[in-house]
Amino acid sequence: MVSFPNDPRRASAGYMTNWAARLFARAIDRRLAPHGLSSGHMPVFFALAGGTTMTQKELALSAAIEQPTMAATLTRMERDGLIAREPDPDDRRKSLIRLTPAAEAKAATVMAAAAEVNALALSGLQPAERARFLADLERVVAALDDRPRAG
Amino acid sequence: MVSFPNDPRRASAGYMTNWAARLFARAIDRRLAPHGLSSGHMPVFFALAGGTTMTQKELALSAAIEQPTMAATLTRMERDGLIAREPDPDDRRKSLIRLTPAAEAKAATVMAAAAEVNALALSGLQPAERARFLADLERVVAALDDRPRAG
DNA sequence: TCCACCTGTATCGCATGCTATGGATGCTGC
DNA sequence: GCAGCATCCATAGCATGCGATACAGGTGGA
Repeated sequence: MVSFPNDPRRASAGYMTNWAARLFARAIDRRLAPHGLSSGHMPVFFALAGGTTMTQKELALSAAIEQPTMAATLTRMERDGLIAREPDPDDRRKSLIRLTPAAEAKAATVMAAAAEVNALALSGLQPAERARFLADLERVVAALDDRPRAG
Repeated sequence: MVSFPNDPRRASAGYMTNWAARLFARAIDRRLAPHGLSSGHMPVFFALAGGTTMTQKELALSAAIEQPTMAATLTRMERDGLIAREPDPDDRRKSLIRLTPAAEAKAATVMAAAAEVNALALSGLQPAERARFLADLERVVAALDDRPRAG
């Protein structure tokens, strides 16, 4: 149920987007918490699942978050035995980050939770509308993102 | 510019919504920071501008956030001289919250920032597409929100 | 070589969001 | 009246996100 049918906030894309994002995160967290995982781990799993290694900067770029945010997430994931860092032999500033075997074993669970929540979220839209909605989100991101990113 | 044209994350509504929400918040924060305000203050301003008083619970419901989150936001806003709490004479559990005159004087700035960021975010969409996008966001919220709310 | 600059990471301080819990107050049924 | 329940708020503990800054290591030109 949506609250306050006449609320002017309903006409604000920023408010509705923020609300939707919090609901996404809660839905993900509820599914992943029993496995000791949370929504913030997801971009790391998507980037590294299958044995890929990346530097912290590459992970931050891939998740479109700032470097200190990714550093904190990786610190927690390392504490919880989900990732390991090894020094890059070619550049002592860098660490190469990979999922631990324990995390690799949970990767399918993470992917399934993402798919399930996405399907639930879009269940009120027809397939063509879903693609359109994603395309609209991309245009919104493009309009607000002032940082040029490599393709 | 959107990164990673072939990235499977681009097909995830949850990822794109989270990204868009962070970009919205950053855009708002950059405009409001010079005035000592931030994105978290916005739902309080929208609810109370014009002299309205509300309890903390009503504010949390109006913003669709949990009560402890609203409590923390109000603590900071009180610290910064933006709101004042007065005891409800009819129910000693409640406080009635209102904007201070200093905050009322900034309300127009908050509304202008919201309008400007919304306009920027939707600048890549035609007017009809904007309404459609907002309607889609409402359906996503309705699909994910498991808490019934009064209309 | 060495200095100046660039890059990658760590760290601080803070805001915003959540769940879980507890305490004070109000209400209802007996 | 009061015992039990409901409601409102405060607080603890944590995760996720930001900007600002410090510093180690790499790089390139004089």
